[in-house]
Amino acid sequence: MGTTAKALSLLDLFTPARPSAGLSDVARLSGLNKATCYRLLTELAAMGLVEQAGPAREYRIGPAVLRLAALREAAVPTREAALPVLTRMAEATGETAHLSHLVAGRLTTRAFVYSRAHATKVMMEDADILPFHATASGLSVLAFLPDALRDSILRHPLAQYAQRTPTDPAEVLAQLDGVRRAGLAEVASAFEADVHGIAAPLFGPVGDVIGATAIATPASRMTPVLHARISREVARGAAEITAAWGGRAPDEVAGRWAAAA
Amino acid sequence: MGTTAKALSLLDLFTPARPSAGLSDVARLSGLNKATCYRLLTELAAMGLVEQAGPAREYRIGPAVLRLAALREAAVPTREAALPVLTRMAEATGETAHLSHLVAGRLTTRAFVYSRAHATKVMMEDADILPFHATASGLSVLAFLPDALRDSILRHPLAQYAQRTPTDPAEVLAQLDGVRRAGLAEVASAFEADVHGIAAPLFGPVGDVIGATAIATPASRMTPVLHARISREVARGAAEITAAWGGRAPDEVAGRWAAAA
DNA sequence: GTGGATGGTTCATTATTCAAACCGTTGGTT
DNA sequence: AACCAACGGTTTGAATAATGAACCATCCAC
Repeated sequence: MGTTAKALSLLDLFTPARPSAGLSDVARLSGLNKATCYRLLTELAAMGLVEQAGPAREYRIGPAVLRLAALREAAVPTREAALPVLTRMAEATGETAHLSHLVAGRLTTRAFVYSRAHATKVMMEDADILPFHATASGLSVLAFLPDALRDSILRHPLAQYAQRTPTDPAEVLAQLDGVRRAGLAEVASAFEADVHGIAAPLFGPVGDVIGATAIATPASRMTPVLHARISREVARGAAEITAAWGGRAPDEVAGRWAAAA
Repeated sequence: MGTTAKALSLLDLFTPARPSAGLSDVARLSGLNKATCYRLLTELAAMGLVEQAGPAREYRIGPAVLRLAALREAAVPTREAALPVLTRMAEATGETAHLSHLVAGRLTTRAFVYSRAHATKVMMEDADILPFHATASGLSVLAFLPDALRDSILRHPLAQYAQRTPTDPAEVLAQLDGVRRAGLAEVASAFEADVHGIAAPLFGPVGDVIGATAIATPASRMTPVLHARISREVARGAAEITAAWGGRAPDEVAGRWAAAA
């Protein structure tokens, strides 16, 4: 791993759950030497990618990323293009629709839309990193990933989040054939207890998987009727977002989605 | 300059006017060796900070910045805090209000709000980098910058953007005393022809200047009455945004602003 | 005041970056 | 069709930078 990759990997330590961290934390979490972290953070700070705040001089993401993100959305309005579709998905089902994006081997929450149909709903957080093995979005991505990438992901230990999280790679792999056939993935109570998710992959220009869209429902509300409606909406939404992003789903998947919708 | 700084400096080559660039462009613009650029870009791409797109394989800002920006706004909602103030400034004056942020020695457009009062208005672009010597925002920042930083900025050649752009550092310096006294800066037809700008600096927790807010007007519309109204609104807006961001203006400036508003 | 944590610094060893040249392709000119 | 220039990408020994273990100084709980 080059120096630049090390520096950038420090940025990935910051999450909604841990928005800031001290020097020693960074060193521990990254596995890098403290002196190295110090220098890398100092350089990142000089460019505004991180900044030090508060009396504890903790590091957090800096303001320079705002400029970069504005540039990115202006050049490639992925979020803007997807939001109307997510909104329709949420409204048609009365549940929470969301979208995640595969970036640098991580599945990142990019957008979500709530429905106001029910007093209870599944809450989401922006910029969260989703586990592949415990979410419907993750499974739908995993199913269409090149073998080498999928293997390298499943080689890492699979964290247990809820009672029904599959922690055995074989157990995960066994589900993927079904996902490939249906173009949809489904998971219940694997990441968050009592949350039921149905997801579909999103594809890039050459049929490569680049993310997923999903609808999340409190498990108690799931019925066969709702299940059918959600499956239909997810298939339709995934087809539309893939198209809006200039992507192209593999013919087999496109056919399944068309049949479902 | 360390390796990390070099890699990150490549990100600054991308602007609204040049959202993507090829390898050779990057090498030329950055002044770095082509092989070095290649390796740096490859590492940046592996982390999703840049990506290659299109048949020409040009590089552009990648999707990873969206996650970082979402994290940043969640932790430090600068934009969200400033927008209501900008909106009021735009409505009270009928002109374009905007906000720029000093990051890593660069003044970056962070937000703007148009008014619908007139058919003509000054248009802005997000993520633009503003020249210090040719904009009211730039002058208001320059006036309150530590001497060393100001000198290092004025040491670079001052580009000519319009007829009345001051290109002599002495000419710029001569204006700064007035800016410091008033807590406001004013510039006409220096960056864009026929645009008149009035700006005020924004301050951080220890009275350090961290940006500026401004109102931009088509020069043809400027009158003494409008000038007075804009000055009042800018002073009030700057005080409010500084406060909302947890900053503290130097006593002298705070006094001037209070008197103006 | 002592122990243990913190942020920050030093310096010989080691790995990376540099510049310049070289491939194979692409797109436009003659 | 032959040519040329520019492109993205890759290779080389010589120059330059990053690295990590140990080391300070400071803070804070006990």
